[in-house]
Amino acid sequence: MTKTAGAKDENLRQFSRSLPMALLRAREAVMERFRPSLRDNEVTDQQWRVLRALYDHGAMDLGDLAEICCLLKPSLSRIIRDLEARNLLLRKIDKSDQRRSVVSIRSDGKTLIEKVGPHSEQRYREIAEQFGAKDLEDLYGKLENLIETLENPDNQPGK
Amino acid sequence: MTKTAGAKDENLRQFSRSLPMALLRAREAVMERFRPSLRDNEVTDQQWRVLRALYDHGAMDLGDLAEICCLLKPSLSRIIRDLEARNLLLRKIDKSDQRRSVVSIRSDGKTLIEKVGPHSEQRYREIAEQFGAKDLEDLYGKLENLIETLENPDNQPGK
DNA sequence: AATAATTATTTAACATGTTAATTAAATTGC
DNA sequence: GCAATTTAATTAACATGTTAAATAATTATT
Repeated sequence: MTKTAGAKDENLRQFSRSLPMALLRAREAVMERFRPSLRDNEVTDQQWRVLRALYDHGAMDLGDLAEICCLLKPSLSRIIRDLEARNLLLRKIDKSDQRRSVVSIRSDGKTLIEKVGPHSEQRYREIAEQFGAKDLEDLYGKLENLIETLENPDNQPGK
Repeated sequence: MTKTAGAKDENLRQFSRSLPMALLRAREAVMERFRPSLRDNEVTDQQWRVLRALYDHGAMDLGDLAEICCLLKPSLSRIIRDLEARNLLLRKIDKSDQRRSVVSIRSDGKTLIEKVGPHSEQRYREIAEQFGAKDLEDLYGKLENLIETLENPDNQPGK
């Protein structure tokens, strides 16, 4: 044995009770309820996020879109190329700054959102019903708090 | 406009306050604290999960390992191939069932875990301190409840 | 025992995650 | 006004996510 039983148990607790793993599993469990209707409509999770963000927030440049969708820019680049080829969105060069691209959702994209959206909302209501609407709101709030705490540089140790 | 302002606001709430997004952002925020020491030691998140699981739980077959690590089998296949080539783990064919591979951590793998592990535990303690140890435990418990609720087929609507 | 059905894993193909390097446009400093 | 720096986005290269198909070994059927 390389360590005492006590120390190993503690590590095991760390892994089995790992926060990143719990967040990953929770997300996977939730997404399992949403993915089928996305797949039925030939969109990936990420493509859906992009279209949904543009539908809700309107046209924006790729930097903002990446931030809102929680995607890295190289991933977004490929996704935009694909969605543009499928006529689901429109990309234009910003005339006042020719480095920037501004994208907006097209009518086919809107149609897709309006087709899939109600299914997703229904799945969400089912989750709220099973888990408890109040518990779900509470969980959501705690996640927001955690994100806020961790993203705020003032809370970063050693800074 | 394709819909009324009221309906659009409701959708916006759905996207901005999306549970999958909150889970994703929370996980990213947490992982940002752990990744640097993993990268410094040339392991990805997933490779770390695999080595950590084998270190804590001992040898097991690929199916169980995939389940524990929350990895799909095709991903795990590639990861095992890579880690084996780096001499971090050992793979053996199960003699009583030659379809199965059983993998176990090797001494180089253990060394890696024992080198990186303490850094991760320190980051975890910092998160607990900043967010509140009690709040963190509470959040963890709620995530477990959500996973349990969603993964239990009896709670699945329409089944 | 031979065939069919099942199970564990891998391969294939394509989408995304991730980091570093690159390109091109805008901004800053001098 | 031009060289150096910064910024927005893409490309490149490799790891992983995801689904479907293929392989190969085991189990079930008859």
